Amino acid sequence: MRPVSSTEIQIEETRGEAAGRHAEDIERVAREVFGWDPLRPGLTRAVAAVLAGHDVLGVMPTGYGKSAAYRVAGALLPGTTLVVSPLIALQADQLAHLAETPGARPARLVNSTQPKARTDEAWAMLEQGELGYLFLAPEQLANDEVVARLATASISLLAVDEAHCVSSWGHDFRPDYLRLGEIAERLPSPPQSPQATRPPILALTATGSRPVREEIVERLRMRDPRILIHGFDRPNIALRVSRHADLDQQVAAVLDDVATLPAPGLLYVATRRATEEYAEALRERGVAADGYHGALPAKRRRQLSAAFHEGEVAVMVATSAFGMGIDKADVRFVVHAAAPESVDQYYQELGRAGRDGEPAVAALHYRPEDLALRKFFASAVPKRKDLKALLLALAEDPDVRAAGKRAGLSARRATALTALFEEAGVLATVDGRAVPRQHPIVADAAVDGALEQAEARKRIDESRLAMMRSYAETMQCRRQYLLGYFGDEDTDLCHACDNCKSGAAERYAESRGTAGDAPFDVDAKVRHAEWGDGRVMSVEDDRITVFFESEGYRVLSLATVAEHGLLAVTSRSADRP
DNA sequence: CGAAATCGGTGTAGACCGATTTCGGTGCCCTACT
Repeated sequence: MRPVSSTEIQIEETRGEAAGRHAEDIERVAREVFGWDPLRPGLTRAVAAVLAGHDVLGVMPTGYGKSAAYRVAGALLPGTTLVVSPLIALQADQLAHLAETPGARPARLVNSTQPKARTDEAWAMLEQGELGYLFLAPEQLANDEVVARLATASISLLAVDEAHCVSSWGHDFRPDYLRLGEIAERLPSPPQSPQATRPPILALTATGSRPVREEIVERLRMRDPRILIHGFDRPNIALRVSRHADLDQQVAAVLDDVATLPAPGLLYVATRRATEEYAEALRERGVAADGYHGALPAKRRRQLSAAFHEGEVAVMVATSAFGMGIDKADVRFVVHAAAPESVDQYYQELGRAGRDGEPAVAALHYRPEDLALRKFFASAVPKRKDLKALLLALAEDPDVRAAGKRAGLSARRATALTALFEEAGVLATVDGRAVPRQHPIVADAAVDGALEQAEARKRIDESRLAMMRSYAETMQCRRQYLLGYFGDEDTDLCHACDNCKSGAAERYAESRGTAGDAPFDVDAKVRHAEWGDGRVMSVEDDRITVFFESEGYRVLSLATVAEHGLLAVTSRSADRP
């Protein structure tokens, strides 16, 4: 048994590059241009690896200052750094920071909301080689004209900020995220290393369970990437879960909890309506609360964000729309009025508490019925007739969007469905066009293949939901559970969560013993006769959790596994990512 | 899937109850209309 801690991965993955020949330049630019002294070690390593020409996936929590990685890299590289970021508001913030930094190279945005003259100026500067940074959303890159402009420019680096969006949004909500890997390959050779076929990719995210990391690497088509993982443990956040039998009791408990906890804090709810209802109920109790969700006008959203940052709003009641880009260190609690869709999402949201290192609380109010809404939101399986119509249209015109239009599908839908055919191995996308990978393509079989991919995606979503339920219901130390979910098997009891305080965690640990002689290593690749290939996520005394590529998370009893020989180890190595 | 909203029956006033239907999150882009 060789427990793999995130610290160990970090050292393993970066050996030989940390003190590379660029370290001195990196530290100097960070200090002299941006005033960071010293730059955090994970960031220095990330930039060093990028400068050495590697693709890099940086998994670092909110507040670690991930954006410093591409800012410093962009300052040291000759051409333009392309920054793909999901929200225009975030891009505008980044641009403002760069503009306030006297020694930083010029930065511009390209998007649909700014005046055309601004966009024209950005393109002109790019062509003249005057641009240090260009920010855009992935939807821009889905536009062939944009890619054509970039193809003739001098691009040194493709930075993908909030890279978990590839996995969490790509499949249904914003399918252009799924195209980033293919589009990256259409970018020109970078000026610093003309022998490379495309610029290096620097992907950054705060969500880092192994399946998410693997999906990012695969979808972005990253090549031999360096994986840097930092700062997952948040010992100052006390974790607790309250289980409720009915809705009235749940609502009352949430209100009591939030009204009693020291502000400022965040209350995450599942629906827009609930933001209003909880905010109103809290105001009646004298709490300066307000509601935030994605359907509010942009201006109102900006006002609310600012009011929360400045402390005028003590408690923000929000859907998941409130999150990325929150830069407030003294959030004292993150309370969830209902369970979110996955442990990944939950950890990202609770991580917004206590970034100043002072004590903070992450409380989940849970009722099994909460999961019904999340299940409803899980990926839907597309209609057979839409898949077939798209496939037939693609046979006549390989342009995905044009074919989608002929098949009566929106561009977004066509992109998402094409991705399913790609996953099924039916076709590939090259330069924005679908190219057959099977000869001949048998329509019904191809549609079956795509449907199987969609069903697998749905099973995976539901298994992630099951892991969320398991977190809510576990008797284990909650910190151990969460760090285990992210691949760190080797942690002590936190002595701060509800299960530790009640003694349940200790009893749990005693009854389970340790996995010292477990027959499977964490991270080993295994095969199950029915569920196919998977990877070991965690091993306990009597059970094993495996993430199967087409099933998602499955927890198996080690006794049953041994008795029936259910799992064959196919590779013991903890290879990347 | 579950909660909220709406519908329909009861049985004659207003309201109540069960059955049925509707709705639920995240953001980019682009185009037509004020």
